[in-house]
Amino acid sequence: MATRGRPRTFDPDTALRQALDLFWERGYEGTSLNDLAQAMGIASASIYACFGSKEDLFRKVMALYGTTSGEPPRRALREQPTARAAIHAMLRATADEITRPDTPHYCMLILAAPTGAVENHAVREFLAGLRRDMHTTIKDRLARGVTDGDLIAPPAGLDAIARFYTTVVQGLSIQARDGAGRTELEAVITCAMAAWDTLTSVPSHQVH
Amino acid sequence: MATRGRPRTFDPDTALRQALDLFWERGYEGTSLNDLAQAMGIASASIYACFGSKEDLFRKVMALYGTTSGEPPRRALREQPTARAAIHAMLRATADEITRPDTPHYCMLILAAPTGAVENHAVREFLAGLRRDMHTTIKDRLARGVTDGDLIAPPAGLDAIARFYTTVVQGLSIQARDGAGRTELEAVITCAMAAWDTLTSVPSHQVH
DNA sequence: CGATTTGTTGGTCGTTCGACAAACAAAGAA
DNA sequence: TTCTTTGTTTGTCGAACGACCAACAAATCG
Repeated sequence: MATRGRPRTFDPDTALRQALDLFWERGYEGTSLNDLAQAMGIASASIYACFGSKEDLFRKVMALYGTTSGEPPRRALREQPTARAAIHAMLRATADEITRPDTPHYCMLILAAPTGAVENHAVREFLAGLRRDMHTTIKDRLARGVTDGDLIAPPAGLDAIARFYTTVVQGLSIQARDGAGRTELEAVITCAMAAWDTLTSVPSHQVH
Repeated sequence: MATRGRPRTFDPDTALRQALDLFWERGYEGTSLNDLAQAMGIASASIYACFGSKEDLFRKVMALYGTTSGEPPRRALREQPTARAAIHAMLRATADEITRPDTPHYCMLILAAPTGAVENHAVREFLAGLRRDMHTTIKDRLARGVTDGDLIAPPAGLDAIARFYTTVVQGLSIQARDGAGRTELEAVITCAMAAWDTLTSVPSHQVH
């Protein structure tokens, strides 16, 4: 069916991008609908007509975020030939993303709504779910390394190692938020990768 | 001087503790003065008379938080005999604190106000400053290890190692917030400590 | 008692929310 | 051209909420 009636005068993708920028900077609760309407260049009535509620809009924003800023780390995991290289490249891609000069210095998924008013519990849990996916994705990549033969099933356990690197990724966001630069993040990544060989080899002696 | 006039009917310390609990659960912006007045059992006017503005109250709350929940990790750093034991014990104390059944499963210092509305910039920077102190405190402890002789000045640099463990501490908060239990945090800590020996010994071969 | 301090009630003043309504403008389809 | 759809502007509307404060009532001391 062809589009009847008056076509949209604003581009929903552009508007969504503008909403993303604002949510990114101020978090979910810190952003009001009026702020959004102003930034998107449309009336709040149009926001409701096109995107639904504030929460609906935010969920769409997060989908866009995942396919843009979230993509480089995910691609690193996917395309690097070994599990080790994949983890290292993912950490670096993350550091690159959260120190870009044109965007806030942190991962939106992690800091947009960690706590808040009771009525926004659903939003927080939505984000928590996405964060848990991070852990799963990393763990799957490690498992692939075992399948591929570049990683010997480590004694520490895939789950623990995946959780460790997830923790580092999430900690990096706080570091960048608090002013750490790309160089400082790289130093943290180097430290995190120093654990790799110990974690993925058969223990010759027990550590404490 | 003896107390003149009508004595207080509420205990400021108790009220502060109740304010702490609420700020901890909902974050800075997610907590309204009405919420606070209700939880503290006093009228909002009494809050102003006794504690000053919302921001003043929050700063006093954070001071209390630092001397209560913040103390075990700090004590671990202080009292353990070696730098390595200090870092390990600090991580464990942190994990203990953020998985207590009677409090929210995260560090308030890290998640109470990472982002938010423009007008609360001062509060965010106040917290960021306290977080930067974490890094400094850890770094100082490592330096003490060098002085004490239990730690050889590591090639990675004290600053980098301190930042790495600060990053882990901060990442643990997100993990616990998202549902990771004490056991899972322990596994992350084990991974983080696996990096220690590599980081604090002379490199036999260059890593990537 | 009278001075002093505290707590309460009620209110300021401003903003926000989502919802909804009317009236008009614009653009394309039949 | 006429109908249909979409969008805009503007407004209402109430209810709620935000931080904050002034006037009054209460309690205890010297």
